[in-house]
Amino acid sequence: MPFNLLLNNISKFIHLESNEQEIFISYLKQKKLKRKQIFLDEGEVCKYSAFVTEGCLRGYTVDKNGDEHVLSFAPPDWWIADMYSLISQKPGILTIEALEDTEIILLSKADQEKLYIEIPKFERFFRILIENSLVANQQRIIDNMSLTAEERYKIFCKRYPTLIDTLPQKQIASYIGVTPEFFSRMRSGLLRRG
Amino acid sequence: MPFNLLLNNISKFIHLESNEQEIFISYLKQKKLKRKQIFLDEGEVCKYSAFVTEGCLRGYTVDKNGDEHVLSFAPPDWWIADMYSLISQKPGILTIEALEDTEIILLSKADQEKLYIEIPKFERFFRILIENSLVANQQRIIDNMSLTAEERYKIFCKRYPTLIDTLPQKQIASYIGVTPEFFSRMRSGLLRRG
DNA sequence: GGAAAAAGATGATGTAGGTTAAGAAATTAA
DNA sequence: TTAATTTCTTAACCTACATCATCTTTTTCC
Repeated sequence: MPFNLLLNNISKFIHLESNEQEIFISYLKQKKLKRKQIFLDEGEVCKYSAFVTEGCLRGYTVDKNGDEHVLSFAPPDWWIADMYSLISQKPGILTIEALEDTEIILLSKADQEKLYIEIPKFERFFRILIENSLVANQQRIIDNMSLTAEERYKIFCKRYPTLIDTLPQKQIASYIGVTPEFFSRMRSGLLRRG
Repeated sequence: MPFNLLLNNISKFIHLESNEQEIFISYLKQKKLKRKQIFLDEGEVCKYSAFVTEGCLRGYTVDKNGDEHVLSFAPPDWWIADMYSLISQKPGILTIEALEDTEIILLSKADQEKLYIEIPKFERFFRILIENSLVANQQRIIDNMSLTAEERYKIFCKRYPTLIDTLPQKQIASYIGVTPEFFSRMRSGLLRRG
């Protein structure tokens, strides 16, 4: 069952009767992405939330100098979308790209709205999901303001241990908010010392 | 009617029947805070969401050097809480303080949960509220990574025009993520040039 | 209304992290 | 399996912003 990971994830927050599960599943589509394939490009309107079942996506923006800044990674069991664009249905600023061959489950904005009405429990599920995301984002703002790059890196290692080994360093550097060059220096400094 | 501002705010997202309004109002408490009064202190468990009707609050953290970092301001018509602590009911890291004499409406975590069950529409209301907050916080992360302090200040001016005149410069500096000294210099530079 | 406290301005100097450049190592793709 | 591409490292130099210290102005509050 390809939807097991998602259903299991949901069951942590709400209980679905089997007919509700069926309705839900009827709204889902599967999609495979090749490494480097763009799932959503800057300037597009985001029409889907994506739930990753295999592989990994990254959401990033490009600034006026052409530098990329990673807003989020989405390994298996995570959702990703351009929230701004998804909500407003206006062109977004995020590019979402596969870092490796990746499999996702899609839920369209329109179907998500239907779901809220047909099975109000989903309103609760997504509220909780977004609450948790908000807390994580607020913590990241605080960390960015009050910690050094090295401290932020250590926190990243603790919080996302699985990503450390799989992601290219430059992606982590970009998420942390430093250049790959500085990130490299920082890491070799960390190795030499404690 | 002291709850008008809040009811009006809610009516932008969901429609409440008058009996539902009554139930909702029965859960609310009013509170007045004096300038500099602490509404929530670091290390406390956050038991209430606060909706500001008059004055202004700020939520901030204190880092290991004793420096403060403003996560959010709450002028009238805004909610504020330590979301992490409110959700987890664990000790929080935010201090929430009145920047001037302020009036707020309180909704306890427990009553909010009751509300979700008794009037499911509130699940929708708070979902939308939190979605918008998440988008704003994500944009702030991106801005912090990709813009200079000056650019962030200009965005702040556009986004919160009313706050510019009322807030002490050092509070805005702290929100922007710079020291008051640098903020002062930056501003005088902006005045001299365009 | 006036003393005390807080906020703001400004100068000199320090530093975390950026930039540029160039070579080495690892991955990819054919 | 190898050429091409991407990633990583290291070094020299640079800059946005921090720190510290002192002074002026504004606000607070009795």
